[in-house]
Amino acid sequence: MDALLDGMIASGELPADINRKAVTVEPPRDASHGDLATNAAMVLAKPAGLNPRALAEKIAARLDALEEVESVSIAGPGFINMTLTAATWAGELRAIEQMGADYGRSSSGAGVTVNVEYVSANPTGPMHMGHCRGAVVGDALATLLEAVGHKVIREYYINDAGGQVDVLARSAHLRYAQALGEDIGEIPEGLYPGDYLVPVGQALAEEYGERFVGAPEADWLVLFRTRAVAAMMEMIRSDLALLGIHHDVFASEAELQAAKKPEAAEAWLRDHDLVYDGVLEAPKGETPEDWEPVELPLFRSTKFGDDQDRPIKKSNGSWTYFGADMAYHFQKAQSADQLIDIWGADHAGTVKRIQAAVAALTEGKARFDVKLVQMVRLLRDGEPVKMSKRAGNFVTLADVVREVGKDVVRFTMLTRKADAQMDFDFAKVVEASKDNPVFYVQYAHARIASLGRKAAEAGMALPAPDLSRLGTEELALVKLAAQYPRIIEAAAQAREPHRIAFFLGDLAASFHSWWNMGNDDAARRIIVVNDAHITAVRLFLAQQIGQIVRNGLALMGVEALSELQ
RNA sequence: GCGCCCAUAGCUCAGCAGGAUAGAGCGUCGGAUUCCUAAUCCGAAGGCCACAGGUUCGAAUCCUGUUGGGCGCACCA
Repeated sequence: MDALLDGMIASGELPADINRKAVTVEPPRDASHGDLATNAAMVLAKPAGLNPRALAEKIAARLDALEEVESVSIAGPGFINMTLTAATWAGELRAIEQMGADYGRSSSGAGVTVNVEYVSANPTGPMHMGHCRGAVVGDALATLLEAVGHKVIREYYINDAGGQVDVLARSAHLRYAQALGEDIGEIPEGLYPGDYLVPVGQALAEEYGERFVGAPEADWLVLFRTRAVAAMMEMIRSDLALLGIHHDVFASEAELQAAKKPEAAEAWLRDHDLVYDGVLEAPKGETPEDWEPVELPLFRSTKFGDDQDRPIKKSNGSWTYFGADMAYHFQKAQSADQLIDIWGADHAGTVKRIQAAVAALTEGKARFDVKLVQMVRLLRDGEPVKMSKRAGNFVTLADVVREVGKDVVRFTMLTRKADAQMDFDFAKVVEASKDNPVFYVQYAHARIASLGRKAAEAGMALPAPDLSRLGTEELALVKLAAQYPRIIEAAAQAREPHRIAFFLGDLAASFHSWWNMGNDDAARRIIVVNDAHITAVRLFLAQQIGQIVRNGLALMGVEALSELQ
């Protein structure tokens, strides 16, 4: 299309300064209009000084001359519809076979490194279902970006410097005392009650004996914190591994602070008058009683669209979460061209300030997106499951994955766009019933795999497939399958991995439909025992569909099954 | 009070940077199993795309406002 427009500019039919971005070429919603449609005539009519229909005629004439194009028609206000030759589609089908697992991959993102930070759960306990969606979405997005040629860094930020890890250390100290025979009774309010700290306490007891019993906190806090965090991260890594998730980089907030990164960022910002000492206004709405005006170092996030300047240090001189996070993002931007954070929707309120900080520190150079993943409401027997980390009654990720399998969890989490809320009906997922769309897609793949086995059993000698024998229904399936690369490209562009799941659902539906034609009419089956030629063609098509299903599932981190029990 | 996200069939959701008659699954109703896996398929019913304006050849999609729901709102993490 680009070449065609070039030709028209060269011949003076179009002015040179046209806006090409508005020109689209895509399959029309209604297949009866043709294989491809373009709005070029309507978009370009004004600058060309022609009415859309007249321009459409000129473009259509040129399109018609192309070898791949079977026929062209003009419709409505100036749509140009094209039908491609069967040979063109057959060629696309062969391309799927030749490229195999690479079909759909591209290099459009080559040379651009993207850092995807996801999960980053606080190291204070095992992963629970609340973390699950962000983990899956982040991981699938990372894989998707790799598929279009980006270099991707998968990163996890360990929040090991705040008050919550001190609480963790105290909780571990209690378990340590318990391991040495002390009766600790009820876990006090404000400490983590989970059993997962018991082994941590035991290990510390074995190593240090009674040395820290009744000792002042200053003697053991750092040690216990370090050990407990390490143990929690170990646990989190193994939970993530159950989902097939592995990060390249684990960045520690404590190390970042030890390396004085926040100080460096502050100095730079002060030089540029983006940090100043000031007093925050009282919070809007109900003012807490203990609120007092205090002078703090503030970042001018209002300059970048935030509604309030944000403190980077607390009144006790330590860094706020934001202060450290700002430095952390600056660090990430050193080794990547683009940054993506996957956050839970409960952090939505802090998006603007961090975007402001990144814009300031990178002087607007780094593309930075925060993808908010909405809450997942867990249902059991139709009732919402209440979870609280404090109370220790959360549903762990590991439990769910062990029960229903990683593939079901991963696929299910990708069947909704990330910024829409989602109900996760626990009972249905545990049942692994037909309500899980993953089975629908898997079933299609299993059927395709069984075709290969059946053909082999029948002992048919299959000739090389003659693709000119593809029928109308088969060609329709080829056309749908051929959209796969476009879907991947668009999904990567929009950073929406769920589109893959929907496409696979469509593809599986078309395949099942095609398959079932054989139920009404034996001559329409894929394997026709007395016709090796038609069997060869249909089997070839089925296998390429299977290839695409495998490719799509691979991007989602889901294994394609060859058999269902 | 303020900010962010959302609003599409009875229910759960798609709708690909504005395109032609708005789609799917579930549910409801009616069909298809001596047959390559019926865990599937075919058909029917079901819509003021929350509401009101605007932008243009053209809006579910973009802009403004309203209503309704979710999340958040000190130096927490």
